Amino acid sequence: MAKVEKTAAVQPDAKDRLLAAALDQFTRRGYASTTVRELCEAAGVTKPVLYYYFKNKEGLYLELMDSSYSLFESTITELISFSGTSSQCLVHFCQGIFDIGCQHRQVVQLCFSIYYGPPQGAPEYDLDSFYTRILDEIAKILQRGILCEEIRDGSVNDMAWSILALMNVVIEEHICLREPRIDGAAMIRMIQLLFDGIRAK
Amino acid sequence: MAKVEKTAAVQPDAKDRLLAAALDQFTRRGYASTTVRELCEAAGVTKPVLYYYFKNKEGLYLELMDSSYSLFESTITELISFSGTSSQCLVHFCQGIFDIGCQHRQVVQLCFSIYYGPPQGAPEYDLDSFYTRILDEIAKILQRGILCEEIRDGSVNDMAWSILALMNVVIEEHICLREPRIDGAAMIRMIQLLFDGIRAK
DNA sequence: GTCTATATTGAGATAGAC
DNA sequence: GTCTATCTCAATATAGAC
Repeated sequence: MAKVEKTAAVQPDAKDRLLAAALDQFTRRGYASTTVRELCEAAGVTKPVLYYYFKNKEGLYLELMDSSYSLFESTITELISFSGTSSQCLVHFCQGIFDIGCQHRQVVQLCFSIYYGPPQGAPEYDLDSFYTRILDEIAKILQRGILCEEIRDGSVNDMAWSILALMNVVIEEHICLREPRIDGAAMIRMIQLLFDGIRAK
Repeated sequence: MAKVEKTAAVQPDAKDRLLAAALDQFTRRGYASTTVRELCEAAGVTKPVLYYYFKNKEGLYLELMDSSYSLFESTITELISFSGTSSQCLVHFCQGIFDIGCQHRQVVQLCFSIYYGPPQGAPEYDLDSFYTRILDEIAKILQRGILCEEIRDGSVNDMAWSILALMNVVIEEHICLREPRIDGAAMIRMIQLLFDGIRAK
C-alpha cells in the first residue's frame, strides 16, 4: 500500500539506465575518459539526473562496483557446494567462474582493468579479496584431493596458482578486445594436462 | 666534428626526461588521467618543450611504445638462441621473459593495461603481435620436444597456452599494485608440475 | 524528478619574445 | 631550444525554473 501501482514501464528507469550506461562506457573507454555528458546521453537522461540519483561520477562508479561484487560473491558461494572428485570439483568450479565471467563480460573487463591497470582517477575499490577468495577455494579443493590421495602430495600453493593461471589466461583471452583463440573447453583440457603431465612416459 | 663536445651532462636531456616521466605517469595514473602539466613538471621542463620534441601528448606516447617494443623484440630474439632439452629451453625462455619484465616493470604494466584495459583515449598500438610471438616461440619449443619424444604427443596449442598461462600469472602478480605472492622460482616449479602432473600415481 | 542555462575550472595547445 | 603568457574548448557540477 506504500506505493501506487504503475503500468509496467517500457524500459528500466533512469537510475538503472545510468548504471547500465556506466558499465558500458567505463569498460570500453575507461573511467577517466568517460565524460558525464556521454554517460547521460547514452542513458537518455540529462546531467542533473545523474547528480540527483548518485552524488557524482564517483558515486555512480562505486554503486556499480558494489552490485558487481555481490553478484560474484554469491556465485562463488553457490559453486563450492558441488561435490565429486577433486578433479571434478576443480573443473566445475573453473567452468562456473568462466561461465559467469562470460555472461557478465563487461563487469569482468572492468574489474581486470582496475586490478591490473592504473587507477585513472577512479576511487579505490578492493578487488583483491575477491581474487584471494578464488585462490583459497581452489586450494581447499586441492587439499581435499591430497587427503584422499587423488592428488600427489606437494605444494598446494603451487598447484592452486597453476589452476588459477589456466583459468585466468582463458578469461583474459575472452576480455581483451579481440576474437578469443581459446575457450572453456580448452580450459578443461588444460586442467587435464596439468593433472596428467605433458612429459612423455 | 659534427657537434661541439660538451662537458658530461649531470642528467639526461629534456627529451629523455620527458620519456621517463611519461612512462612513470602513464603507468601509475593512466594515459587519460595524466595531464601535460604534470608530465612536464615531473620532467622538469615547460610545456612548449614537450610540443617541441614530440608533436603532442599522443606523439610522446607513441615514441614511448616504439622504444619499449624494440626492447622486448630483441630480448625474445636473444632468448630463443638457447639450446638444451625442451624442458630446459622452456624454463630458460620463461625465466628470461619474466626477468626482463621485472627489470622493466613499468613498461610491462603499461602494456598490460593497454592490452586488457580500455583505450583511455590513447592512440591504438598493436601489442597483439608481441603476445602471439611469445606463444609461437613456446609452441616451437614444445613441437621440438614432441619430435624428440621428450614430450607426450598431443595438442601443442593447449600445451603452449598452459605454459603461457603459468608465465602470465606470475608476471601479473608482479605488476598489480600489491606485494607479489609468487615469484620466478614458483613459476619454474609450476612448469615442472605441468611436466610431471599433479595426479597421484 | 527533470529540465535549460550557466558557472567554474582545468585541460591541451600555441604565440611570440629571448 | 626554452621560456612566459595566453587562447580555446570541454569537462564537472550547479542554480533555479517547472
